[in-house]
Amino acid sequence: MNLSTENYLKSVSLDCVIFGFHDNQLKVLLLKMKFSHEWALPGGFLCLDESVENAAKRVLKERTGLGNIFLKQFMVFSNISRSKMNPAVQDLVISGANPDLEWFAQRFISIGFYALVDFTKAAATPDTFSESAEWKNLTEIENLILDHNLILQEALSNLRLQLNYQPIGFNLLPDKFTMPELRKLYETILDKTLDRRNFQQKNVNIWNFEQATRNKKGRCSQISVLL
Amino acid sequence: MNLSTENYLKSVSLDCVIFGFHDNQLKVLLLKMKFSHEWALPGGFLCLDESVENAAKRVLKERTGLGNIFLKQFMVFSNISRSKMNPAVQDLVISGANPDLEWFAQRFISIGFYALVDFTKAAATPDTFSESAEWKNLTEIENLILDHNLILQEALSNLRLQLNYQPIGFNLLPDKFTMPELRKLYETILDKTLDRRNFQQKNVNIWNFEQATRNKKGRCSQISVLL
DNA sequence: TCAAAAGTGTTTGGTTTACACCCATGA
DNA sequence: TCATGGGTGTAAACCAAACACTTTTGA
Repeated sequence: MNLSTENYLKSVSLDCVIFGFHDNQLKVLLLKMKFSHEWALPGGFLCLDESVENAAKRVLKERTGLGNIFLKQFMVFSNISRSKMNPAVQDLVISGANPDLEWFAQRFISIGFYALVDFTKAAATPDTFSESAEWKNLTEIENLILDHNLILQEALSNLRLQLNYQPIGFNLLPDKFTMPELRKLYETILDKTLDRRNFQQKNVNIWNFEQATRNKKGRCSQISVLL
Repeated sequence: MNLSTENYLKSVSLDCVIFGFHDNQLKVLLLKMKFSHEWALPGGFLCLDESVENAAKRVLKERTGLGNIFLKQFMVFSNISRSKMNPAVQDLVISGANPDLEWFAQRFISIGFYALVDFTKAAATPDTFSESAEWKNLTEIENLILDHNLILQEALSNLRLQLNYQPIGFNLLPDKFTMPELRKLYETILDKTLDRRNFQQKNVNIWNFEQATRNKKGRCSQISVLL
């Protein structure tokens, strides 16, 4: 990734809120920046011959190793003040010590995506500008760089809406999962308890489940989704 | 609007699908381009110190004279091939005869908006690059420039979805309107007939109506919306 | 005065919610 | 064996859809 030359489209970036689920917690993949040691959402820029969707897939592949996953463009962030940097980083930019920072100091609008990935398969990988990549519990995320807290918040509320309309929650689980696991996932994201029986009925009707294992009485306990 | 200097953010544009309603027809405001005499959606670029939402409001104000209207960002269009011009226009670009065309010949991603306006109040006004601005019946729109047919199609399907969730249809009507007018509007956009009584009941419940006139038997015929 | 459209309320069917009991599993 | 959590069905409430008759308006 060489920013100093003209490899990328000007003024446009994208940020990905990558959601995962583990230990009954909704998690988000974050990067710790080299320069400022602040946390940030994984993001990237558009190659000159690349669509936003492809750029997002590329970012996702690079940060998690995963392809073919649920990804949704949900909003464009373009406030004038969104690029306001932490003053310490701003000083670094002015000093001219790091040429990459000049690129970052430009004004960008950012296209927000969110992704739902299988936590157990994702290999969190930092990019050129970050020293580490970690899954953080949603509830424990504090200050992110720029307007990334806003992006996260919007992604979450968009996800919550979608979850009511479309059966997408399973994207956060392994190929095989149990109903209680799926329900726990929904309860965690929507932050409310759901009736066990109603949830089961509704989802058995809407989705195509393959019943993977059955207990002695022929009841299905572990399921996987047929797409 | 001076394109040759650096007044606008690079690589980013926006396009507005401006919907109106008249004579029981859903209409879209289109511009006829000076160079190619092709039809296009009204659009624009982002000033260096302007958010996308503001730019869209500015475009809307300039093309219709209206402010404070329903406007929604619905999708980003960034396909590599989207900027492919009509060959005749492409030749004009190469000839270098018009400096503006060089700006247009760059690659842009475009942020799609749609707006719902009161047809009777909107004054269709062409921009610097168009020779006329006209309301066209949705059903009679043929080839538009670039990917504008796609943008229109996506705007429409997004509008149809929204219409089922949120009471936004009245934005296309004058301040006062009758229930049959509102229903006709919904029937036109959704392209299906709706039951008169169910429609009435549902909407009286959801919306805050001010009953403007009443007939002899005290029945309300003309209504307006309280916001 | 006649025809076309607008106004209103009720019944039905389907979907969503609430809820209780039995069985399986593991400590 | 006991406690915790998983599995299932049914009744009530709510919302959506279907439907007929009377009144108004304008030709």
